Amino acid sequence: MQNPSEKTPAGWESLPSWLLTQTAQHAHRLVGDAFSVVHARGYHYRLLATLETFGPASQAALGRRSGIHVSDMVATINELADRGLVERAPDPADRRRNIISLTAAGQRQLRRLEERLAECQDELLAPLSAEERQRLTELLSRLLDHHRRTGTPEEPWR
Amino acid sequence: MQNPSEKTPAGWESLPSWLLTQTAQHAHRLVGDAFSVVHARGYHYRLLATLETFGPASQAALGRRSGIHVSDMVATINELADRGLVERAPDPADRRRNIISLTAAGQRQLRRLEERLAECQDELLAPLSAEERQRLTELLSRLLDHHRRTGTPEEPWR
DNA sequence: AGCAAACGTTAGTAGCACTAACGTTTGCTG
DNA sequence: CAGCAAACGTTAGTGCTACTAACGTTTGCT
Repeated sequence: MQNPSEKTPAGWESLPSWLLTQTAQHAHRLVGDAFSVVHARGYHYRLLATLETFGPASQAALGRRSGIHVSDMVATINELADRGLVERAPDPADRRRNIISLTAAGQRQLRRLEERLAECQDELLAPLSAEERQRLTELLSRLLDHHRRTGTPEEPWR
Repeated sequence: MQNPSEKTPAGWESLPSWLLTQTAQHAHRLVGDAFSVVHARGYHYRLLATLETFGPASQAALGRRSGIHVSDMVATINELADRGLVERAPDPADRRRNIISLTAAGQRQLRRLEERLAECQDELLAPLSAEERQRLTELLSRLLDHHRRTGTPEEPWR
């Protein structure tokens, strides 16, 4: 947010939505900076982590599992495949599909990203005690859970 | 984030940075949707609120106070001025400057946005009790404060 | 007088999320 | 089994927030 040197004590300052989005902005910057030194961004990490967790899969399946939109998945895989971190092979059993799999280099990159990410958590939560961190995590989990449910009715009329 | 129907139980799910950015994403969507029905977005609200709080000012001053980047300020003011919510007049005392001021229509729009925003807070925090909301707000404030300090050293070497 | 700084503006980038449209391939159903 | 709907991958484009770079103008300090 550039340099709000004159501070910004308008009315919205204490609104939860403001606090949330601004703190998230800082978190996003921390993580983004950490990732960028190894030439990665959020989508790269998410895809690599999903691949390691679930194993090779089609682009559509990876999209569902990682929460990355199918159309963004194409570019993400392109970028990772160009650097040999991921492999894209046609599925012999279904010619519509590509099977994406993690390479050894991709796994090493994932390790690096995980390390960076762990450091970021600490930097992010620096001013909080262990109990406070725990509490914050719990509160945020509850919120996220709630909005995931209500936000995705999953065809509730059937 | 589209429809993560297959859920997304990979490793990152419990990381504070993830919880924070995802919850913020939901907050952002809530507010964005609410604002969009009156054809506004975040920057519009922030600028209107800043104008009401501090009164007429130059674009640069508004940028510092609202945290909106000067270059985005131009477009934001253009959009609001086109709809008569804000007025841009040259500063007779300093020909580099424009003086931006809130119109009556702009004030009415601000009222509308504030109402919508208040509703969003409730929707955002729905699953939390009053004490929990209070706690969350406090924790987030502490984080935000910390990162605002450390993120903007304000020429610490002088 | 001269120069650095502030100001407004334009143009462009990045990241994340999402829509729309298209052609191909499957696979269910009538 | 013919036909059609659905799934798949892809391309192109949009929106919002944030930021960088460059430019010409105007100030104001030295």
